[in-house]
Amino acid sequence: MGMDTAVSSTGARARTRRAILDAGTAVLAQNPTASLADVAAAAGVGRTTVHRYFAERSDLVDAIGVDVLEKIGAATDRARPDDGPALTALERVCQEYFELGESLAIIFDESMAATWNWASWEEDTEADLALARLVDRGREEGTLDGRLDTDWIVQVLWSLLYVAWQRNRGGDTKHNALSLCLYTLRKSVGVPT
Amino acid sequence: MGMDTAVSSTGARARTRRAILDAGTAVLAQNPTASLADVAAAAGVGRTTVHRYFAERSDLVDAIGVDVLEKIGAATDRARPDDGPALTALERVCQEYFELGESLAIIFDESMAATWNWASWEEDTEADLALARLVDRGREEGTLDGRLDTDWIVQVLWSLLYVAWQRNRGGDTKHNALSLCLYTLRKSVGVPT
DNA sequence: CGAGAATGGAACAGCGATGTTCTACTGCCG
DNA sequence: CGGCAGTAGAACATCGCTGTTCCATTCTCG
Repeated sequence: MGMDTAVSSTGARARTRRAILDAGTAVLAQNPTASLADVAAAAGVGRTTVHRYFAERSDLVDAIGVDVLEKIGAATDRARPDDGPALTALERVCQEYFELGESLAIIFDESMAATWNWASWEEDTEADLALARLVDRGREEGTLDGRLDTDWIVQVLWSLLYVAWQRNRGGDTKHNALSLCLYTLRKSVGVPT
Repeated sequence: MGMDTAVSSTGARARTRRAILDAGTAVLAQNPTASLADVAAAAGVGRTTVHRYFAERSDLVDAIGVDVLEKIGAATDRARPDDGPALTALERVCQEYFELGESLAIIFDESMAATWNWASWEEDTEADLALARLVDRGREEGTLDGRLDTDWIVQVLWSLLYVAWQRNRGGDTKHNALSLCLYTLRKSVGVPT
C-alpha cells in the first residue's frame, strides 16, 4: 500500500491516467460543465475508473491545470525566449503555444479558473516570468512597442492565439491561422514604423 | 387572459423584467453556471418571481441573448459605421461596444453560447452585416489591411475589446484600457506603413 | 495456467438546482 | 373602503450529477 505516489508498477496506470487527463482537457475545454460521465466516455473508460484516479471532480480539474501548466512550461523552453531579437523570440513563443491545441482553450475559460483553488495559479509560473522578461527586453531593445506596457502585450499575444485557435477549429488550416496570428502580432506589438 | 404578450398595464412588470434581465446579465457574465437563486438575489426579487417571468432557465438565457443583441444593434447604429474613413468608423464601433460593459462578457462565453438554441444566433444580425460591410469598405478603400480577411479583422476587434474589458475589470481606468485598445486596433488592422 | 492488478457496470445515497403550487403580504387605484 | 396586480416565501416533487461500494470480468505477467 502507498505505492501509488509516483509511477505505478505496470505502467497501465500511467497510460489510463494520461487518457483521462487528455480526454478531460478536450471535453472540459469545449464545455466546462460537462459531467464526469462525459469525460469517462471520451477517455474510453468507466466512470468509476475516473473516480479511482481522481477522487473528486476538483482533483481532476486541478490535475488538468498542472498538466497544462507543464505543457506551457515545456513550450516556453522550446521557444528559447532569451535568444535573438525579442520580436522574433515572441513569434517563436506564439508558434509553440499555438501547437498546444485544446489545452489553450482551457486557459481562457474563466469558469474553470474560478474553480481553481490551487496555489500554483496565483503566483507566476516560471514560464510567465520568462515571457514577461522577454517582453521587457523587447521594449528596452526597441523591437517592441514601448507605448504598450508588458501586461498588455502578453494579453494581446494570448488573445490572438485564442482567435487563431478558434479559426483553426472553424475549419481553416493551422498554417493559415498561425500565419494571420503571427502577422497580426508583429503589427500590433512591434514598433510603429 | 392572454394580455401579457407585449407591455403590461402597470409598467411594474416591465421594470421587474428589466431588473431580472440586467441582474442576469451581470451575474451570468461572471459565472455562467450561477443558480437562478443567485440571479434573483442580485435582482432583488424572489426566486419564484424569476420563474414567473421566465418559465425555464433557458428562457432567461435566451431573453438575455436577445437583449444583448439589441444593445449591440443600438451601439452599432450610434457608431454610424457607414460614415467617414473606415478605420475611424471602426474605432467608433470599438468605443461604442466597449461601453456595453458586462454585456460584452456574455458574448465571449462559449458555455453560454453552447446552450443557445435560438434561431437569431446562427444567422447574421443586421449589426454583424453592417460591421462586415464597414470592414469590406475599408479594405477596398485601402484604410484597412488587405492582407487580413474580413472575418479575421472582426474577430481581432472583438478579442481586443475582451482584453480591454478584462483590464478594466482588473482595476485599470476605462479610459486607459480603451486607449490601449484603440491604439492596438489601429496598428493591427490598419494599413502597414 | 494462476494470482494479483486493473477495470466496467450496477446499485445506492446524498446533494443542489430546477420548476411548480399554494398561501399570505403589500401597494395601488377606483 | 374593497378589489386587484404583483410579489415573497415556504413547501414539495423531480432530476441530473456526484461520490461510494460491491462484484464480476478482463488483462497481464510470472
